[in-house]
Amino acid sequence: MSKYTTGEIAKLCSVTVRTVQYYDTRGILVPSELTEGGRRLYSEDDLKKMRIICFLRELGLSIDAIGDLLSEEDPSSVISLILSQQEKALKEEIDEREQKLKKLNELNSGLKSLNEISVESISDIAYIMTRNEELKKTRTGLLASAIPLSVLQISSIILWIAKGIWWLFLVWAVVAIPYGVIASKYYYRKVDYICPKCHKVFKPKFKEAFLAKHTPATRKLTCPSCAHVGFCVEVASEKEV
Amino acid sequence: MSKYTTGEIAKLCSVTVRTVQYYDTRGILVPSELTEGGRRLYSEDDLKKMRIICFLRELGLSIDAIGDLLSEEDPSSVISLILSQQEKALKEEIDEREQKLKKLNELNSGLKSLNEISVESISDIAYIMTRNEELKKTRTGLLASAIPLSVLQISSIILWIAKGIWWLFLVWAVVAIPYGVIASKYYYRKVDYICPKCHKVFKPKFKEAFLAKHTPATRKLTCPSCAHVGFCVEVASEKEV
DNA sequence: TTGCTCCTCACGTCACGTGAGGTGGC
DNA sequence: TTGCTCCTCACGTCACGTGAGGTGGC
Repeated sequence: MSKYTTGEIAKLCSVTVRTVQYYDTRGILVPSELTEGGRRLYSEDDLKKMRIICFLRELGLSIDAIGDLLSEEDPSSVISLILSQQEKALKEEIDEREQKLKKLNELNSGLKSLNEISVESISDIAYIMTRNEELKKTRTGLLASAIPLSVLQISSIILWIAKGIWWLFLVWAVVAIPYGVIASKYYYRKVDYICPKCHKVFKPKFKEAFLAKHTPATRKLTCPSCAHVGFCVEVASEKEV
Repeated sequence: MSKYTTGEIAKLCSVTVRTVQYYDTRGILVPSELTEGGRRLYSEDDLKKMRIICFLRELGLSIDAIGDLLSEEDPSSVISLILSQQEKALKEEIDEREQKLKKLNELNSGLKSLNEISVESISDIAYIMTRNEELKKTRTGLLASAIPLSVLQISSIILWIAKGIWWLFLVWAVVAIPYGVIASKYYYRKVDYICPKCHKVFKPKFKEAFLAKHTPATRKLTCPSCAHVGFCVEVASEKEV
């Protein structure tokens, strides 16, 4: 029966000598023999056990879990239990990192839309991100409410062209104008803007907001705090006015 | 200007007091004031900074990385660099865990195919898994080599039935029989079996293997080491005989 | 005797958590 | 004065890595 030293076991299992020694102190791979000088000697069975330990470590099992698994006399039930626990843990870790990645990407795309990046702009984006969900809800709600009107508009135009019925278009116009006013006021109440310079959150006058140049997510406004004029990012307002 | 104590900052940012103190010792959030009694006092700006720190920690950034990011005077270039590094790190961590998960699933399905689970059976499966790639290659290679013969077989049958041309089927038979023999011998040389009882890897006699009952991955054989008779899992042999 | 390997402390990693024992501030 | 909060050590977590200083075994 051949015997292996610490270094031989380490090489055969592609780990360091320290790792082999560590597994001894942790009690999961105690050498079956010691020389008079106090050196560890491992048997063929020890090598096999070490190979199992390394394999389980490659699956991410902790030293303690491996210890539990190896010390069990009747392992059939415990093995599948421990493995399914590990499966669950891995899935959770993946999930967690994917959420972080998603947040990171949101932050990145947020920073890209800004023309100057500063540390404060990170907190702006962070603030925008937390309120983003609500803003999306407001926007899709508004879009959904506009669908019947759009249907009316299109069908009235078709009827006018195809059959010469013009009064339905008049009905649409009569309904659409007050709808536009109400929707604008509603949206105005629901959103605030962040000044890109002093990072204050503010609500502009309705008239200024209504007439301002804008992109899908920003609007060119004057900051009431620092008087800076520029494109301000839209966020859901925390409380309605 | 309102001042916050350690506990207030902790509560406002949903962390423990220890965490706030720790960020002080690490130098990323030093309180802007101390009382005569040595208590930390944080300003409004400190609170904002703490909020940024917590947000970056939620993305998984290390304390050091956050320190680098916050101490930079011109952060625009460094911010995107650090964030892209973090993105890469997260992707790698996800990848690593997904590979572990894949291995775990392989192990699980391997264990399910065994009727008795023991610690040794883990090392059997681990061994099978490392050699699995090669076995798959051997099998698909063999299947690919059989395609022309199958085409010949089907077309010869069709011709026989449809046009009464029988000699093509004879050609197929003459070619197919030696092919069968050669393929079996070739496959025999490429695979070994693991005894489910003593876990030895062995190669049975050709005749026994050829005639044995089998499933897609196992074959009922007699172990030459322990004389156990049972279904043995097929693995790619390490070296050909 | 000379290398090489191995041995045991003991400390470092990472971001805190957990007491212990003491104290400021209302 | 009594709670409550805060303070600073100092050690623990996890799986080792990294010297330091000494030594076994060929």
